[in-house]
Amino acid sequence: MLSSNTEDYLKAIYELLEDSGRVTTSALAERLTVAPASVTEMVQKLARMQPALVDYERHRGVALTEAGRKIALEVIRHHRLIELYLAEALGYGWHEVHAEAERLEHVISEEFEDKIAAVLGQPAHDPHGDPIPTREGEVAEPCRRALSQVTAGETVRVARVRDEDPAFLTHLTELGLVLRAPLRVTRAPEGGPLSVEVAGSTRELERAITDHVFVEAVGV
Amino acid sequence: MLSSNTEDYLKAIYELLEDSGRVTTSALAERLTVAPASVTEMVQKLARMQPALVDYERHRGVALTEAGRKIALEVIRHHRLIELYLAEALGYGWHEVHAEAERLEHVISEEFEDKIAAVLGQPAHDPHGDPIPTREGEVAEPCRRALSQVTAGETVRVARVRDEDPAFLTHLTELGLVLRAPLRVTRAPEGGPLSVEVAGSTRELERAITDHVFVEAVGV
DNA sequence: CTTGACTTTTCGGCTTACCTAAAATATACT
DNA sequence: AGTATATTTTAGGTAAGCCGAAAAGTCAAG
Ligand SMILES: [Mn+2]
Ligand SMILES: [Mn+2]
Ligand SMILES: [Mn+2]
Ligand SMILES: [Mn+2]
Repeated sequence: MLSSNTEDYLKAIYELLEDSGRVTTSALAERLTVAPASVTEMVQKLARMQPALVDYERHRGVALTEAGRKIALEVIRHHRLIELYLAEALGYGWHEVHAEAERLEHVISEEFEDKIAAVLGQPAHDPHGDPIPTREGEVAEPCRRALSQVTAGETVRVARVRDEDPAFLTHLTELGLVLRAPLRVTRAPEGGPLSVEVAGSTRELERAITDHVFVEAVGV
Repeated sequence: MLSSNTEDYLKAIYELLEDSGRVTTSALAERLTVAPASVTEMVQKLARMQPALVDYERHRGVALTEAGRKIALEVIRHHRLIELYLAEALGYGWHEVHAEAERLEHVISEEFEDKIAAVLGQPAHDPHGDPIPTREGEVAEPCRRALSQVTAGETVRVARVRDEDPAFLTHLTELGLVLRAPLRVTRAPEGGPLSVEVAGSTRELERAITDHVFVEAVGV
């Protein structure tokens, strides 16, 4: 069995790969708040494992092998199921679930995973709108259209939000930008803040917010 | 924050102290399945901590200080609340809960503890009849009267069972010796197996069983 | 093509927790 | 009391992860 540590490295690599094709040592170091030297060491170990969990070449960054990806998705499934369970069954707010899931994800059994998935009705998305991988390691595409990219006049719905920062999530709640909330963009000036009609009132939303809220067409 | 490891040492010391006044190095080593040398090292470290978590004198064994006892009870509260939650909310059998709780106990937050305690209605006992310590670190006396000590003719009720061995618990279930099950001892020959009437049928129960099932008077 | 800034890796060291083997201590028995 | 046996402790060593400092490698600007 892999250590919590190893699991967190694989998960971090997966998440960084979502944006870029290859992950750098320094990006990984920052994400995990460890020194770059520590990342190099760990990544070399992951590459030497049987089977190799990452693809690594000196000075070229790192990517996941199929084996590594499988494990990353398993941990992510745990994480997102736990987040949803905490929210649905124990009344956690969406800003509180991440920290708790970050630790629980490494210690639950497959039975626990199955039981909470069953209680939740085999859910497809976590409280932040991220897709929950299946037991078999398949995962749907996350919604990637940022609110900042919406043009004036369009009506959309909140489909996913960045989940790392509790304060950000609390702020979104206050603004009424909760999951599935419908909203209409009334003005979208070049580079400036968007005017958005949400929950009955119109608000100016900074780029710092609209870049981290993802939306889908209302009809879907 | 203390490591899972440290927490398991303190818990093991607490549990061994329940039987004896002082815990030996070898008893701890066996309980934790580590070498005696490892126990000596760890115990010395616990004694050197600020504040000291154990009372230790070379070759004299070990006991908990107030600070150590507090932590042990906190971990045990986690363990027993989690066991009950798994049984009540997720449909685990009483033989499955221990292993899962053994890992979860170290990673849940105080919020999680409070939330499941509330869902369960501030329960007093875990699925094996062990008392659940309060948030404040108080704990009721566990039921200590072994079934093997009951005299012929008495009617009693299962109040607590040893919880370490899943196979033992499965066996108890088959025998109908579940928590709160009423039973009548019909014959109790000196040192021999007890005859016990339980769930409508009479059974011969070996010492290996009756020593690990604890009972209380029915009226209580 | 060289230089300098930046990134990555290597090196030597630290901590925690474990081990085995050897030494020290305690206990039990004659 | 003296000795054998059992327990406990010390000593020396390993493995995972982490660190800072120094060395090596990359790459873009001149
Ligand atoms: Mn984690
Ligand atoms: Mn999430
Ligand atoms: Mn444990
Ligand atoms: Mn129990």
